[in-house]
Amino acid sequence: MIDLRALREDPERLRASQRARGEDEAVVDRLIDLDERRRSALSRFESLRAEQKSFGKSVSKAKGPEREALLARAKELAQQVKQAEAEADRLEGELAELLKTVPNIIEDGAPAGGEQDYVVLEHVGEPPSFDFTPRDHLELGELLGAIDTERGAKVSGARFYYLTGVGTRLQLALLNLAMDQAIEAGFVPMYPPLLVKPEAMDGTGFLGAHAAEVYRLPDDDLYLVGTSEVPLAAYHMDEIIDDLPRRYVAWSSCFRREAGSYGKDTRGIIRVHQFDKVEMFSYCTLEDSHEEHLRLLEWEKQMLAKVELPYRVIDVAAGDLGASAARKYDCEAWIPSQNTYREVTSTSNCTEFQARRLSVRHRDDSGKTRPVATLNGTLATTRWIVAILENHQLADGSVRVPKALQPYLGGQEVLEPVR
RNA sequence: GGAGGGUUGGCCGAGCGGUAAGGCAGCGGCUUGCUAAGCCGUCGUCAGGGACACCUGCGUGAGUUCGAAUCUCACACCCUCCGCCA
Repeated sequence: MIDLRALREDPERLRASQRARGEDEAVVDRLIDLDERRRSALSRFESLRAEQKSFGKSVSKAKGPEREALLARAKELAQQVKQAEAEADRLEGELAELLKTVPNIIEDGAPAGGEQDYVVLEHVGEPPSFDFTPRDHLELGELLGAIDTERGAKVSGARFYYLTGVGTRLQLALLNLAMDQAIEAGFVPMYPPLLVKPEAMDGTGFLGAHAAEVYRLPDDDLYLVGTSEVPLAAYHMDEIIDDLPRRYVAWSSCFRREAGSYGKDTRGIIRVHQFDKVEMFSYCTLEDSHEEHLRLLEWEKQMLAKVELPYRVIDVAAGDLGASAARKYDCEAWIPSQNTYREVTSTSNCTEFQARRLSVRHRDDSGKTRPVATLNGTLATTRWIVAILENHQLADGSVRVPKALQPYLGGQEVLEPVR
């Protein structure tokens, strides 16, 4: 949710942001108009209400015929108050609804445009060159006895899979490595709830354009989280935090319906309904948020270095940010079988957008409460297995284990085919 | 699934139909001194609106009433107990 007061002072800022996102600029004028009408309706109601209250006091003191006269006037007032309140409530509701559709204002410097308009910030590492035809991750996974998508489909349907044997161990190794890195950096480790109430899901900004992506349990009015960003952002809902920054790292499963992605990435475990992820989450001041964002990106790069993957960093374009983010950097690892880079991490600065919706605040130097800034970033996911298997494969279908992962795999240096 | 209790300012908490006690914290001042304590004080404190004087807001929504934190109904959430289940 954006700040209405700030909007009143500088509507041009939101206009520019909407333009860069390729979204409707006219909402700015509609917001301002609604806001003005709401405030005048509220004033009208409040002055009537004040009059009614003081009238009530004189009624309580009056006696006899004087009281009767006052009562008659008070009844009239009561009618007017009721009407004025209804009008103010109506406009308030209308404004709130419109406000919910407005995405965060982008950070200065975020590239304008849509999905294709990202800017590549850097390349790290070299894509491997093979003197044999590289296998894709599913073929490797099957050779190693690491991935079973056939039985995943049998039991749960398309886009489900089993990690088996060394695949399971590899995931545990990867996610533990990520947890350990974050804990060492001072993050508080968390295991969050994965079913959340509507206000948590909505407050995080996932029930807008992305509502179709979210699994919902109608009998219980709960949502399955698509990322632990949701329970981590809602963790301090309705609180005032005074010791900023706060950094949390959570390990969780993530559930996504992948509606509208029919036919995309149907092979293997690139795009699945359920996967595991280690996610960093920071609460800090708005002023610190830009620096914190770069720190999160740095931690992501550290992890990618540990698993020895070649990747590039992109500055995601405004139109592809999602509602909550003001700026987003993705790290994309090289995927040999696809001859392209695919997203393996994503870090967003949501500035005050989520905190305002969730009512997470801190006290500034003057003692006033202000929304905090929230940021998130990926440290590892199931999808990383794809990149690790493919980039570190050898001619015979075995896979070299990156040094940093070896201690987590009982010292194994190479994963060998089981058939 | 059933029964009961609860929801009041940053925190605790009174209020039971007529302007929302009190305490803690906070802030300002003073005193004594020191891993801080005591005293005094007052207006402010959280949110929204505003002519910056004030006003509105007691979980949410309806109702009763001239007037609702207070009475009625519905809903949400939290807690306890019982039942069922892992």
